Amino acid sequence: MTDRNAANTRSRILEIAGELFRTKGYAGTSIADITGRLGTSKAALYYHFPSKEHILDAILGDSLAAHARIAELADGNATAEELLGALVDLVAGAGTVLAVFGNDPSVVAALSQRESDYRLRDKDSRIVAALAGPRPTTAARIRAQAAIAVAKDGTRMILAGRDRGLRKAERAELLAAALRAHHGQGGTR
Amino acid sequence: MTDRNAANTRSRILEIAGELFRTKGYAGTSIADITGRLGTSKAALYYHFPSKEHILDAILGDSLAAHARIAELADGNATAEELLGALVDLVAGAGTVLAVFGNDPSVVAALSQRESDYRLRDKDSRIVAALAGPRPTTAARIRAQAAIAVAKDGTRMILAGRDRGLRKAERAELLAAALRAHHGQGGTR
DNA sequence: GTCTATATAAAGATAGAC
DNA sequence: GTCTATCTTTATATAGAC
Repeated sequence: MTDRNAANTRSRILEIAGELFRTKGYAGTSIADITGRLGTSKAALYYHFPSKEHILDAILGDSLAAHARIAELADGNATAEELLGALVDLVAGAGTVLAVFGNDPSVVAALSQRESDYRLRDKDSRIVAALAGPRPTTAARIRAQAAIAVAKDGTRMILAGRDRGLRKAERAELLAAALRAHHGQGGTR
Repeated sequence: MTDRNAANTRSRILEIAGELFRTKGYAGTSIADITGRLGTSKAALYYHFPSKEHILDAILGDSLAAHARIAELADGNATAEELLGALVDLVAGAGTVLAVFGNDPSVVAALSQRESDYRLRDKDSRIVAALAGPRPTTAARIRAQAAIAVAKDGTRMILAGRDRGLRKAERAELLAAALRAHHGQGGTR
């Protein structure tokens, strides 16, 4: 039983690579690291993926698309509550991989080196702009960043090292905290 | 003029390495990358540091010490305001390097691989515990994480790509946002 | 304190057999 | 679809001259 149908080898690679990228970083993980856990040779892996970067792409694909959708939402007329709720859902859902990997500088460098408009920082700043409003005061910008920090990093921290996703009550609590951070006594938007 | 007194070569290495670690990641940065900017040979760098890991240590030294002090503060009887304010000051001050590098999985892996009690996650959880209180409800834990997210990641985001530190008013705004995130309508602690 | 040259290991990736 | 073997490049690090 040296193999298990093997059509799923590809998905096993993605699973193992994702785990290793998360714990050792993208640049810090070698192909040999992956195949070591996979139990195959390196050549076998290269049958499924043409390069290490293609593995990263396959892992990040859905997340990047979801991230882009949020940025578009920010460009529209969404309220702060809609936007922050969408951010929480992003991190708790399709974007959770990116929320984690987006902190890895070697991932960011790999993405931004390519012509593709994977401009993470750029998309993030559109969200800030939507929350802070046009020509924001310093205080408004800080409150916007604070709210985003709750929605993104707060959610990520809550989910860290867990199997299941966010429960409804947890989502509500996170969103409420983000909204409190966003509205000063004076309130914005 | 092939050299400039050269007693400061060491500090130039730290400066350049810090910049590169930040943008390409620790694992993603090679000694050749560093000496490429430094304008010397690789051997010259190894005169100043015995290994790449020693460079990382030199960069992180102060930050790690500051981080440890915060964890001790959390174990004491500090109020939420004192603790969150200390966190903001940490990220804005001595700990800013760690706040940035602590997101790099290859840095975390390098640190935690060593016996030394650089247990970052562990120290972080002591801060959460201090803010959430003993036997916290789910909601209390989430509010604590949210407040920490503001103090750490919010502050980091505000400082990203900037020279100067936090102004007094900015610090106050961040702390206020963190406290709002922490206190539900009901309040804690 | 910096150099050239090199040792040694590990990286990403491929060739060709099965 | 996976293997062994290997190529090529790059990595960390050292030796020894100046």
